Amino acid sequence: MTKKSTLVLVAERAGVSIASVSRVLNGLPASDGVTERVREAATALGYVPSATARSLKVGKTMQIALAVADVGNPVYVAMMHEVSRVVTEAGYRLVLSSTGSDPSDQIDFLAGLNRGFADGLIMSPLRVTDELVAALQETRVPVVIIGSLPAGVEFDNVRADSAKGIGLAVKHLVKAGRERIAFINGPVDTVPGAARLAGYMRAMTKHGMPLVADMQAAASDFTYRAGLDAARELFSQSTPDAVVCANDLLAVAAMKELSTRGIRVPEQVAVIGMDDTDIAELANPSITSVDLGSVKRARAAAKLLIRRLETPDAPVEQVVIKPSLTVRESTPGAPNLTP
Amino acid sequence: MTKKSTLVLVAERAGVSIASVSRVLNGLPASDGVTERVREAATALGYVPSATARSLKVGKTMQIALAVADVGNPVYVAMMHEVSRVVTEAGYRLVLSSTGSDPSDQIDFLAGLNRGFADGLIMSPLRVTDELVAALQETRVPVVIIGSLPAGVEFDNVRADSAKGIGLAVKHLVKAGRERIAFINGPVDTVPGAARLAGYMRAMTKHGMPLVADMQAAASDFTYRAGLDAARELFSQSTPDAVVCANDLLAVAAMKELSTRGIRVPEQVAVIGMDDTDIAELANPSITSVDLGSVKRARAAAKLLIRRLETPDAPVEQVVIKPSLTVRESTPGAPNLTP
DNA sequence: AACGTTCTTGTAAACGATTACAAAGGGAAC
DNA sequence: GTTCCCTTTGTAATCGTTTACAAGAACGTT
Repeated sequence: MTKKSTLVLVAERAGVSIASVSRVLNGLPASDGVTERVREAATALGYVPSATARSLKVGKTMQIALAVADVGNPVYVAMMHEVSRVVTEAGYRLVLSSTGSDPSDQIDFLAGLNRGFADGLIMSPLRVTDELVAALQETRVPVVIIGSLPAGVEFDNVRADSAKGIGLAVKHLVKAGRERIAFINGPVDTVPGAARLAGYMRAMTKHGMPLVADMQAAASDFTYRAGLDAARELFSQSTPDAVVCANDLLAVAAMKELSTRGIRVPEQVAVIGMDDTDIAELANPSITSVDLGSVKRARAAAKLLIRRLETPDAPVEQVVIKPSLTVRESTPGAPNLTP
Repeated sequence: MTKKSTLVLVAERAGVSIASVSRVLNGLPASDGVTERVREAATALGYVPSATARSLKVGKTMQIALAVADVGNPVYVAMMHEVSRVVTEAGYRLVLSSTGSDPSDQIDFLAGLNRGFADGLIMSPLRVTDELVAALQETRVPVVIIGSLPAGVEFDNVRADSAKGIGLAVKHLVKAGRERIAFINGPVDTVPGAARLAGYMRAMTKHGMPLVADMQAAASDFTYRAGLDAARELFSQSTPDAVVCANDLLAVAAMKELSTRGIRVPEQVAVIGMDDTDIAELANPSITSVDLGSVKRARAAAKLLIRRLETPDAPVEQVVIKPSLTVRESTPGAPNLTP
């Protein structure tokens, strides 16, 4: 390990003042002689400026915090990855907080944010409580929210149109002639859960299909395990010819349950997932999935935050990402590779 | 957004010196009167100490950096999650760097580390070059490496015994009466790739099975896509009755290719993955996988680093995590749920 | 030669905390 | 009442930068 070395050391060795060193190293004008001596001294001493000291003085940490609810879900991983890419490119570091889905954890985290360890925050809350909103308002640094917010709450915000997304899924199934389209949702008290249920109902109604309770199940969580239970419940009470799932993990679970029951996908039951994550492609058969633009959302959120840091009083911006459908093997009318 | 407030403001309001404020807030002894007035003032002003200023003074950032090579691989996600849990509990924040697998990225990152934005680093390099080792030696903060290191390089280190892990897999297959055990590896020029190949060869020899080139394939990457190519190559040149994969993603790819060829798993070909990640369980049939203790490794690495931060000159420690086998549906002799 | 510009450079004051040190206050012991 | 000791509090230095300001140097203009 090399010794630490400070501006003072460099200044002494170069025989100039620390101000000159700072100027040279920051590219401010200086005479050739001084520039050269400082450069030489700096490299000779292996000088690296202290991030902390700089942060204290200039009031920026060059760090951006990302708070995600559920690291087990591949869609968050994909988002995280993209956020990481964008902020790194802009010269920021990424501080990750995998707060549980528990809102109180998230609130604690927000309180910590006020210590100023990051210049801004990107957050994708699963559940939005009043307390969370209040804590967000109290925050000293800019926040960008990924996901929908209660009406009247104004933050830079980027969200998916999951209702329209489900519309795409249902339309695709209707076109393929499916008539009994079921829905496996996640918890309805979450923001995406509520939105996706609403979307399902709207889409079914639009296509003149009945809304029956037997054709709907809600998993207790957006996880594979919970999805298995929900699928078991659904298929034991009704016989759909297609099932839309609020999530790719739930879709994998549905396919597993169908396989256990000896029901063939997509011939007997078509399956559609949401988020279009890696596992939709990994699954066998691969899963047709609604792409809610998670990567685009992540990218937009990161850019929004960086813009806000650069121009603090730009008007609040709300971005909506359009969904699209990635057709794979789990629905008919697709490249079906099964022999 | 609340206004920022500093020690000075609190001190003024409480009618005491900033030293007293600091002491009260840090729980150092103070008279009841002062304590109370400071408390009152602090909450009234919504005072939150500045992380940056504190860091500068005490020389600790309370941040730990984690550099992972490949965020696309679920095993790294699992590790990241566990590291996050441990460091958060110990009061540290996690700074994430998803440096590509490119060593030069990682070296840049190490150079940045010397600015002192984190108190320590956990790194799991896929490839260990001389330059990387050199850069690691130059680092001003403690580093813990997850994965094997060249002989003679001394860092706190935690690694899996993947040779023994492959041994478990082969043994399991031999017991089940399989005689033609193939191997799909990742790139051999990576640390895990090399170790796993060595383990396969050792295990095969130990069980008196021939090592034939036809029964081995190396994917260009530890990814699903690369795995598909490798599996295609393997199964077009030989007819194993079992295949060990260096990775769960590669195992999923192998199963996909087998399914495309109409070969039944596990009846005709048994499949074993490694890392025992979520997708081993999600796959259908679920995949028997060698648990290389990724979560344990992550936990051990985090604890090792925290210990090092607390006792800087403790002796270097090298932890090896024992592998185990999680038997699922992709191998016989397992709870086989297929009807 | 005196003056005004412009360019370089150094001095010193921040940023917001922690903490060594000293001073003051309050008992207890004699 | 004096001495000694312990507790409480304030003063001021410090961490390593950036940067406002001022001083000095260099140079052209008249």
